[in-house]
Amino acid sequence: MAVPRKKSQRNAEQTKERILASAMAEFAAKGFDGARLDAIVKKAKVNINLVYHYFGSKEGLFLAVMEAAYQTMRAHHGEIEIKGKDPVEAMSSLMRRTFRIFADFPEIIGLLNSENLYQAKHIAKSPHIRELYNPLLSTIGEVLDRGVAAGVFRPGVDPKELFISINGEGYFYLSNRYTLGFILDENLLDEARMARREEHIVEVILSYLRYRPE
Amino acid sequence: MAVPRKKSQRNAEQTKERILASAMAEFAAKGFDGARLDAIVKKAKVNINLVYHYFGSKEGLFLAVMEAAYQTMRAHHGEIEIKGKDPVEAMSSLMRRTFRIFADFPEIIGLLNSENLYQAKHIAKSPHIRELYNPLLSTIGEVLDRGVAAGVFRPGVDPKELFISINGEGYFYLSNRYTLGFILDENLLDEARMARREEHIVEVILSYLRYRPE
Amino acid sequence: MAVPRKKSQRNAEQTKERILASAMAEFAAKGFDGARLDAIVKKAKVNINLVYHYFGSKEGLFLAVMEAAYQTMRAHHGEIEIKGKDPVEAMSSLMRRTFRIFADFPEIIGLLNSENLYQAKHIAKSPHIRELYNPLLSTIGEVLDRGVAAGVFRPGVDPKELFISINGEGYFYLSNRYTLGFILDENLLDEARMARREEHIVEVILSYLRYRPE
Amino acid sequence: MAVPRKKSQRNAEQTKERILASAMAEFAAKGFDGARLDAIVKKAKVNINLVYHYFGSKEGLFLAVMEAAYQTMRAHHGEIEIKGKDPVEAMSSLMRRTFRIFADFPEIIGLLNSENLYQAKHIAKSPHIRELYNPLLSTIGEVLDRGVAAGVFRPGVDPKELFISINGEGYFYLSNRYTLGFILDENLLDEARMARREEHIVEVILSYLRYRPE
DNA sequence: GATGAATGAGGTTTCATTCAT
DNA sequence: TATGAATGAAACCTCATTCAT
Repeated sequence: MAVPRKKSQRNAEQTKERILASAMAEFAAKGFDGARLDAIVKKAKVNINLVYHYFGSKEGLFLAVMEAAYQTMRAHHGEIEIKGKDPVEAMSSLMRRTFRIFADFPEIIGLLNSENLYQAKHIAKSPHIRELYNPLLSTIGEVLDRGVAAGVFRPGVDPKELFISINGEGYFYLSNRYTLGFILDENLLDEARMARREEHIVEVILSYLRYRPE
Repeated sequence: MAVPRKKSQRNAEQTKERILASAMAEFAAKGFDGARLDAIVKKAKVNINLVYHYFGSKEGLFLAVMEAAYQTMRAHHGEIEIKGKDPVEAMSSLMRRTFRIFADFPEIIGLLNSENLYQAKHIAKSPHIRELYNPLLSTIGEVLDRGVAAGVFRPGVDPKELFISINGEGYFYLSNRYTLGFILDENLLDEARMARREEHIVEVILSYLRYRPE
Repeated sequence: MAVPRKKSQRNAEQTKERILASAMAEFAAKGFDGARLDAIVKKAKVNINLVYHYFGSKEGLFLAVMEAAYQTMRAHHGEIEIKGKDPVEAMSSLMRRTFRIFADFPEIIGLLNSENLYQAKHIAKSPHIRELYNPLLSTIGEVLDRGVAAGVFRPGVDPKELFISINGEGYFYLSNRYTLGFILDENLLDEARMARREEHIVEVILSYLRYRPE
Repeated sequence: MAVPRKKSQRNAEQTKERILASAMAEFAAKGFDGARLDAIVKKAKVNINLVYHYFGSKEGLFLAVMEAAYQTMRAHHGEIEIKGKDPVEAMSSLMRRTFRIFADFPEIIGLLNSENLYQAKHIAKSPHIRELYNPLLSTIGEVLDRGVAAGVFRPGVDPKELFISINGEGYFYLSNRYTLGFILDENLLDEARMARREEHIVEVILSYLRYRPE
């Protein structure tokens, strides 16, 4: 049972958290340049100077947001559960999860686009982030190997290329949902439509993994 | 004897063109918010008032740039040449061209990302753009049909999903080249690396089109 | 007779001049850091951005003010009139003028103090200023030589040391008028008091120039 | 057994001292407005609240620094030793000491300039400071009288004017060392150069004191 | 007694845009 | 047609200071 803690106005952790959450939304929606610190602090209901107190600058805040985004992404790939499954199951699960991450945390897409505008100069300062991905790439390689051994996957697939494809199939659909939606005259955010895309992705990638060029 | 009207018209065209080219580079590199009119006019070597004279506002200029970008994109899909070819050839060609468009005109990626940040509100004002894509989607459908008839493609493939996949496989690779490059520790812009990606895309999509689920 | 020029709100020269005059007063009174652009533009009745339009930055404005100050100083040393006079007259005149420059343009003192706080980093960018002083030092050397030749001045006086003494005797009196006034319990800005100081300076320096150590 | 009260008192004294020393350097180097409390406390390695605890405000701290500066100045004039000496010796000694005070405690110059910017409003609150100078002015008057009586000094010299001259000859040289150094193209802080200036000052003032206008 | 959290006011600068010439 | 002058709004950031713990 929780101890009735005195509700305090002074809580560094909570304040940081509120700023971070608000900043993530703003940066994702407007990009780094379009984002307004004013909007961030207003939504977080904190004094603007606390941003400087805790994060040093707009850029520092952005970097913190990026790190949080990557953490979130990686936390949802669910490798532990994947490792045991049979290769096809495992790969399908990974694809679906990847797609769902982008769908459930659309801010991530905005943040990644913004970061690419800046040529990744922010995350380049965070070696932490790269390490985050080594396990995932290993997992992909491992599942591929097991699939080949089991005779269900073609040999010779490059894990990195596969990683890009798995992400790209869903990322583009979502990152370009507005221009694409306009051109195709479809509402890509509709849940049924999303489900269809998810199936399509699994089908495309599994076909590739299974297909044997003669 | 000089024909002054004609000459000044020609200068006007040239000036507009210079502004447009400079603006495309700037908007692509910095996004709409990050782009500076100052930088655009300085590079184009024109007075800033001409931007207002010709395009009305920063937004107007951006829209003009977007239209030019879509024109470029569509001009390079090369449907006329595709139509006659055998289905596999035609589809491969389309994939390669799509990838190369993004590679050769990287500004387009920046512009599309920027436009998606703005929820496509700029191009939504340009009905012209949507029409641009109808022929391409028809072409894809037609090639698919011929492939099915010829027994080389599986039936039941949705042209729109396929369109998204063809684009997504290359777009993500290029749009996220910096973050991806950092995570994968590869230089994705290296020409050999790009060629490998192109092959991979063709292989993935063709596998999908050829594969027959039992 | 003046041509009835249309009184224009758009006059770059006038605007610059107004900014400069206002800035000189503010910088002299408050120092570089204490000076407020707000106060400067308010007094000059111009939009704050014009400061940036014309001078680039607060620092740029300060540099422009410093150059103007040095110009003023040098313009009032009146070397042309001095050159002909007999050595004692010439030297006395130079001393009196030097004192009067600081008295009549007290802003100069504030500016010089401010500039010394910054270790002369602003004027160091203006090679123009150093050249301004070469003629004055030459003049002093020349007058000294004539005085020695005429038997009225001692030999071996260093023009640079003399230059510093001539300035220092008046500068300190004026630059430290407030702390000094407080300590000595005198109003140093009183005109009669100033006249007395002027006489004192002439007496001290001339005594030095005439005195023959045995 | 430890005596805690005494120890904490001692720490308190030490802390105040550290703040004061750090503040003196900062105020002298940057002026009142340019000085940053942050920089002061960082260098003194104390929490910023202690400044408020001990000195009340930035202004209070500045006043404390000013008082310390005047104390230092007066402590180095060395009147006791001077009183006995013969007039020429005594006056020379006073001049050299005055010059050396400014040379050895250059912070004093920065502080005095800053205080004059503020029209001495801070020290005006400290009647203590004025009294500090009465003995010095008396000493000067007394030495002058002895010199006249001994036939080595001219009669009729005003002690206050002399006081200003003695200070001004060295103060200007040092306070304007940067602008002057730039104009004269000399490094005025060079020890040999300083020694030369010291000799020059003694020579100028003694010439004045000895010279007999006919 | 000492520290980190929080605030308010204001400062310099940037930028899109409009006005006169 | 084309240019420089001028403006208004707002952005990021700094700094002295006060509040809680």
